[in-house]
Amino acid sequence: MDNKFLKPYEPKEVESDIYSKWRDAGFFNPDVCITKGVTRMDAPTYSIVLPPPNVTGVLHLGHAMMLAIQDTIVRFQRMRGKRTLWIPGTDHAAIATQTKVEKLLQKDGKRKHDLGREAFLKEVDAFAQDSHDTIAKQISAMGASVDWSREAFTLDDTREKAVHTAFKKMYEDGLIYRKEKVINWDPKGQTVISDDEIVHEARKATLYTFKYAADFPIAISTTRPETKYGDTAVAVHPDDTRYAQFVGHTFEVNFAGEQLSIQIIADPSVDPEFGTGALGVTPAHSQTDYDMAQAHNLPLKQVINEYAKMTTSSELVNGLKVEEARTKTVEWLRSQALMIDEQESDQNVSTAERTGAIIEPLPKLQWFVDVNKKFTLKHSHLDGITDGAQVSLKELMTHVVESGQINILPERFEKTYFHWITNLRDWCISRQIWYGHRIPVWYGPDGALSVGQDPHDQSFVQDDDTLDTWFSSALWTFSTLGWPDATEDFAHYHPTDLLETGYDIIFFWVARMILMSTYLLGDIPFKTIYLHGIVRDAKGKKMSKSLGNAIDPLDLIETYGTDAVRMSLLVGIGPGSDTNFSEDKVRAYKKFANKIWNATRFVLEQTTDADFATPDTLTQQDTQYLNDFNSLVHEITKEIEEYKLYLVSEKLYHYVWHTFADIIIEDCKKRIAQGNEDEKKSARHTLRYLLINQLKVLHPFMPFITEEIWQTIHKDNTMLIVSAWPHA
RNA sequence: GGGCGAUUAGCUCAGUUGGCUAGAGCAGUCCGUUUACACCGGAAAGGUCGGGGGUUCGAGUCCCUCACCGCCCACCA
Repeated sequence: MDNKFLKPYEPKEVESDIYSKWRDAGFFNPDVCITKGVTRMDAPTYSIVLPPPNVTGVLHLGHAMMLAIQDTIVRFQRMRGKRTLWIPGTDHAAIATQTKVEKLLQKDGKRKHDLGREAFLKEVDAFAQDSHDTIAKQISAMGASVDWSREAFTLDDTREKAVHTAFKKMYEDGLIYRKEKVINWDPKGQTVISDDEIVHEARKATLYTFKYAADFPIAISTTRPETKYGDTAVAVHPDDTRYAQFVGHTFEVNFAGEQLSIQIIADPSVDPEFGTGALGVTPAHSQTDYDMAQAHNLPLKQVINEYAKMTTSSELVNGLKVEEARTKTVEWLRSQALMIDEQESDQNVSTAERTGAIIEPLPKLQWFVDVNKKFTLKHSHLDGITDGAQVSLKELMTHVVESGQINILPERFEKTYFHWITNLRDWCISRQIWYGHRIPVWYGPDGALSVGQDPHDQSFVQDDDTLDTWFSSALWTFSTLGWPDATEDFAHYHPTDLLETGYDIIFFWVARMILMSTYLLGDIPFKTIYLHGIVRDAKGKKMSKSLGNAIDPLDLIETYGTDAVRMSLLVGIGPGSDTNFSEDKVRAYKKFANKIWNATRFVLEQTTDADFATPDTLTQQDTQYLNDFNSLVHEITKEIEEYKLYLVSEKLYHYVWHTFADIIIEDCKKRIAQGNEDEKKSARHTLRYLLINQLKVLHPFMPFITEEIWQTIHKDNTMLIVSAWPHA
């Protein structure tokens, strides 16, 4: 027996060496596994992509959990003999990273616009590189057996090619279009954002009821009087007899110095019960009003600019911020005796997820992806959709989940997914920021356009905007495999088997991946979606740097070892459920590692390699032990395939500690001391056999300690990481 | 306004096709320097499984209802 077993297990002393051994042996790369004869060339494949962490800093416990889950599955599949590929990478996270760097520059008194686009982007690249290096270190520390030789970045050249190809195809199919529409403007971030980047906040607001002017016949209600300078109509319900006489008329009124031309229209979307039953229509500054204006051919009148300031001909409010303009307008209405009612009410305000700024709906020229337009899907690998079918993106996204080609775990998120698609509107993909994939459109003289490729012509100018960061990450399952080139990797590994990610990005990312994959490839991006929950602090609060309750996985690893950290993030945490994290749990699994260590010590003291071979006689008791173990293996094999790691990890813990150590070792101890020769042999075999096979089944969960023990026992340079999963 | 999740031991949580005396970690109690392990072993204690009703031979598990907490979605101005 090796003397190291005389001391408690010290993860720190072995982990980084073991990770290097695995990596240097090349076993993270399926090609090497084939070359070295540990995986058959014709073995079934198993592939997953790592959800690329944002290069905005460091990884948190949520990432650690994601890595633990994925690595456990990947190691299991590799041991089962599958041709297993796990591709790592990072995400440029356009807006998040840019904001972060801007803040850092601000500390040095520097500003984005003083630097200029190129110099600023250099700063961002440097930051992203640093961030990437830290992240790569953390991924390794977690023991993740990712194939580093295939590492990707959402903003590198290969991925840019994929983005350009995708954009071009969508443009040619009429699915990407440029149009002036009312969009969600973030006045703080100075960019448009998509519907999904909006967070609704409940606030108190006052609902004002008033008339524009004394000579105007209808009173309206609004929480935003300052937008009324942009009104071009008043809408009432078609059946509302109170206002029927006015419908179709246009009134010229002077509203606090602004000349308004208000047409009275009838629209069924107006609720006659709400307020006065009449709605002032502001097409330029409200999404709903814009839609109504489109339907009624109403003119657009912009009175608020990108800085959320008024641009009207009214002396009263021109140039003021919207909040100040509101106050002024309200005062004016009161003073003119036009105000009829003021009522406190609850209101949901749209704010920008990133900056927290209140969204200002504005008409702007932007790029969109049309989710409803039908197009011809030339080549379909999808069940129930034939080549050449006329479909929309929405239909594709719905179909693949509805038909069961993509399976979501936990199942309840399917409902959430369908609900989102039903309400989905065209996806605004342009952003007024610098960091990211620049829109691949070049404008030439006389309306000439080059889409998807640089014309290399001085008279052409590229679009200033960049793409929503999710546009490039939506291509991740195949852009990482070399698409649009017809690579071997793409042929072998797509569609991927599993997407494991947080439920909080089901819309941002998961749905968009399904959109892109079904459209561009006529295929699903993955077969199963496993959604994990959020790791909160011990009190159930969301971890964040600003709250000071964030835990760095590296600190935990330092104290308790990676295996313990992994187990603490696996045991008992089912898909889709949030977890409150406490260090006690990690401590418990550090003890567990030590228990394995000491059990090993005992077995090694009592047995030799030769005991592994089945002896002539096995006692009935030992046969029972071995049968029990084999049925456990059978059970957990099935459960891992069903992604029930939360159950399996607990069962293994329980078996090792309370069956193997508490019962079997104690029993064998007695028989080795007092039994006859056959009984001794039988007991030794049981111990040796169970030890070796426990190492195997524990390995995906606790890769370091099991590999360390394995290599101590096996002096022949074999590695547990590529040894065969036990047959059950 | 719509949808979803949670409510199990003092604390944090498992318990997925309804089935033996409901489990784990931590905390707490008692005993133990038995040759793998004090990062341990043994023993005991602790739960009307949120309330109420129903289905069933049998319910923590299924159905209805109520309560409280949390999350997501939503263009009632």
